[in-house]
Order: sequence, then structure tokens, then C-alpha cells
Amino acid sequence: MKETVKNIINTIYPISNQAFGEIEKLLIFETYSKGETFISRNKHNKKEYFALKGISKSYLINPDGDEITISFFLENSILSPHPIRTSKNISNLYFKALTDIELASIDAEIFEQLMIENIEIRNFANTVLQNELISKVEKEIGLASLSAKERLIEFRKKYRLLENLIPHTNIASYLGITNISLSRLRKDLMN
Amino acid sequence: MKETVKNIINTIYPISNQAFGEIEKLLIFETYSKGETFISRNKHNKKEYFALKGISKSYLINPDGDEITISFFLENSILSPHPIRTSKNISNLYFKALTDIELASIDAEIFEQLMIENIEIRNFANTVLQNELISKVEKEIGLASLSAKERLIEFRKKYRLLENLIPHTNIASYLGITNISLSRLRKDLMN
DNA sequence: GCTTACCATTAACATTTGATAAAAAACGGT
DNA sequence: ACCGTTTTTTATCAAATGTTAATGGTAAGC
Repeated sequence: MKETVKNIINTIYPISNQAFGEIEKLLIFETYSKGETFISRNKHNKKEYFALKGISKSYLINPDGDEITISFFLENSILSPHPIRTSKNISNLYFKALTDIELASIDAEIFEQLMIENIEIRNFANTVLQNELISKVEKEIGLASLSAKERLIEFRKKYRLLENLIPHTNIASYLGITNISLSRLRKDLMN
Repeated sequence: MKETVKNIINTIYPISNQAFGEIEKLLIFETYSKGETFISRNKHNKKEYFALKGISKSYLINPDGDEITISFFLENSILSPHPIRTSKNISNLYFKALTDIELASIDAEIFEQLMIENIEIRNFANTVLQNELISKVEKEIGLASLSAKERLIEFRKKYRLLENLIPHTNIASYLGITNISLSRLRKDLMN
């Protein structure tokens, strides 16, 4: 499990065994069942997560009470809740297990202390933040310049098998359309 | 002018006079005329910009050859091109002066060196990055969960007078709609 | 195995948005 | 002030998407 975390980190920004040792000591392993909601930031708890097994998503509730999917997280990736730290408008960003999942967590405040002390860890964290920003900009471009059908095509390229693994409602809200519209596009794309 | 840069920085993350002194020495002041395109990253030049006077935008060209507005930059703000640094997919992010503008620039590589040496500057830069990510997530939420009309209403709240200062085409592409559609929504909202 | 809840699809209709074209208005340079 | 360009508005029609409702399927729990 710890080896998996190390691999996740190294695919993003390679760090030394020594630097990883600092992180390793602090890892806590958690599991959630399909459908469970969890959060990475509240008054008492601030955590960073590594996704080891299963699929999860971040989402928020819009004024109509619907879940809006913001991001999907596959195995061997990092759940990135950074924006919550300071934003007033993004008060309620949740996470949900879309399958049974296994996570490794680390206390966010301790991790930030590690960042200050260790330049490798700081570079790693900064790369995570930059990657996240890049993915947001890429998604922004897609939403602004592609039709819903084109966005679905891009989604399929990016997330390959995901469409067969999770309820489509999540994908529809991620694409910014209704699930009825998604169903129509799926039919349309079968030909 | 330098005082303005200091104020911009301090509204984001207050730094000491000493830390600002490090930045101040490296500032270069530039002006562009309305309609001019400029870029903050290429092989020979990597710059960070502070917007002192006027309005500018970042944009890219979609496959149809249209300009897609990504962000607007008002006076006393920071032009944030960070994603370009590493992304392959966001190869062509440009900036354009929407009015005559005055900027202060700083060489990005030198600035990164300052970040390493000075924790205040590092914290400032990190806050910029986080703010940028927050604004992307907020925009993402809006695009995914609001109608075009609602997005226009939110745009007006956020950018107050901007609608009267720049060609509406920019706003339409920012909102993800055509300028014809924007015109209809404007008429609709007059009642 | 049965039932219930959730999910995906389909249909019919309403609404929104896009595309194209044309006219009116605003703007810029001389 | 004039001319040419750009921008905004308007109209018409087509296409895409949303809304509501009904149907059938699938998975989970009992």
C-alpha cells in the first residue's frame, strides 16, 4: 500500500526515498463503501488523499439540490481539494465513493509543514497544484468551445472505461447536461 | 507605478518592504495599445505580469478560428499564465489588450529564484496560484450548473462595468455562447 | 425469489441556442 | 464631418437541449 503511494508521487514528481520516508510515517489508510460521502476539510480535519483502489468523485449540491460532478478520481491518483482551503464561494465540495474505495490520507497541516521543511515535497505539492490548474483550464476550454457531443467524445478518450463502471448521472452532470440528453447522445454515437 | 505593484501584491498576500524590494528592482514597465496581442511565454521570454491600467484578456483560438476568452484582467490584478508552463494541450494561450494598457513585468525565471530564496514571496506566489485555481473551479461550477442567462447575471455581478467597456464578443465567448445569443439575453434581461 | 429503489432509455413537447442573413448602430481614422 | 469598418441587434429557421412522464431493466436488500 505504501509502495503504491510512493508510485503515485513519483509519477507526478520523483522524490528521494528519504523524502518519501517523511511522508510514509504519517500515512493513514481508510476505506469507504460505494455510495459513501466523505470530506477532506472541516474544522477538525484537513486531509490530503491518495486514491489506491476504486473510483471516487468530487461534487457539490446546486440550488436545485442536484449533485454536480466536478472531477473523477481513478486508482493511483491524488484527490485534490486545495480550493476549499480559502474560498468562500466553494463552501461545500464533497467527495463520494462511486465504488468501494481504498485511500491513504495524510494530515494536511502536517503535510504543509513537511512542504516548508523539504524542497522535494514542496516541489511535488506545487506540481500537484499546477497539474490541477492545468486540468481545470483544459476542462474550461472544452466546456466553452465544444458541443455536448464533442465533450462526450473527449470524455471517453480521457476516461476510457469509466462509462461502464459508474452511474451515468455523474457523467451527465460532469459534462453539464441532463442524463436524458446524455442518453440521446450515447444513442447518436452508436451509429 | 511601483507603489501600485506593491498594493496589488499586498491585497493578495502582504509582504515586507524588504521582500518587495527584491521584486521592485526587477520590474519592467510595458504598454500595449488597444487590440494588441502579447504573450507571456515563449522560448526566449517568460514573464509574470501585473496589470496597472486598462483591461486585458487571455484567450485561445479554437479549431474554427474563433477567439475563446478564458479570463478577463482588470486594473490592479495579476495576469496568471501559469498553466502554460507545463501543459502540452494548452499550447496557445494569448493575451490581448482590450483597452490601452499598462503592465509591469518581471522575468519569470528570476521570479522563481526569488520564490526559492524568500518564503514571503513563495507564499505570495502560492496564494496567486491557489486563487487562480479557486476562480477556475468557481467558473467551472457556473458553466456546469447555470444556464446562459444565469451565467450572464453572475458575470455582471462579478465584472460590474465591464460590459460597457469592451466588445461583447469577448463576453459571449467567455460565457460559452454566441454574441447573437448574448444579445438576446441582454434584451431579455432589460425587462 | 420477491420487492423496492435506482437507473437508463424513449417519447412528446417546450425552450434555448445556433446559423445565416440583413439592418441598424457605434466606432475609428482621416 | 465623412466614410468604411466593426459591433450590435433583429428576424427566421434549424438544431440541440431541457422538462415531464412513462417504460423497462438492473442491482441491492429482505
